[in-house]
Amino acid sequence: MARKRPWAIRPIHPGEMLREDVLPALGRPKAEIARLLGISRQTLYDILNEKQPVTAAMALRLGKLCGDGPDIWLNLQKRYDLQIAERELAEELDAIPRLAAA
Amino acid sequence: MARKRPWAIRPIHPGEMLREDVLPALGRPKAEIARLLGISRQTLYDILNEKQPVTAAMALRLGKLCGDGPDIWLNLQKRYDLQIAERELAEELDAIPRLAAA
DNA sequence: AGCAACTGTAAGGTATTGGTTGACACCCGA
DNA sequence: TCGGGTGTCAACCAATACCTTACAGTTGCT
Repeated sequence: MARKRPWAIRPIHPGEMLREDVLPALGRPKAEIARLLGISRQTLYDILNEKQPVTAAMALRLGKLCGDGPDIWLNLQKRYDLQIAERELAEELDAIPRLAAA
Repeated sequence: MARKRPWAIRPIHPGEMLREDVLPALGRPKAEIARLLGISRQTLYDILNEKQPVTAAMALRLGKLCGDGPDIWLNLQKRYDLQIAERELAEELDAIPRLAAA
């Protein structure tokens, strides 16, 4: 079972993509990136270390800087949040019944 | 311009959909709905009044109860957040340049 | 050598907010 | 008359997104 989402083997934090693929491709120092994004250097590092999520605002910044839209970043975060939440709500979730329309 | 997202005329809060379409279709008292969702009655009302967002956890609960998955709810919320954030970050956003890959 | 800038991490603060409980006033059906 | 639904308010709590400041270490330039 658990074959609902084939890509859902492991939750992927946006920070991973940023750290592994995007930033190397841009080839600029991280300090400059933070400056350009208009955020603190600390915040950037927190995202890179997957300690902080990519908010809507952050997705807009990233999307602007990288040229791709904000959607990729926010979708990635959404999936990540879902999988995490699904884990720690498991018991509470199957206590919820499925209501049919009247 | 501003013709990137044709559906983006007006941000739609998930609470609107819940209040206008889904709950009426289910035809159960809201107090019961809250109980079934495992959340406080207050929280449900806040969502219905669009004062509180639909979290990942909340999307899972709603998705379970309504039978549709959590994605619809979270996508709706994502779009909403994006449009709101886009508004109040406007100036700050076009200060961000578009970086080309190295 | 010495300055400037980048790296990575940590500590601490602030403001927001998702969610709760408790209470109120009102209406309706058994 | 009692139980339960409705809608809203106030107060609180825990979490957290973001910030500033600071530290020690490397690299590069002049």
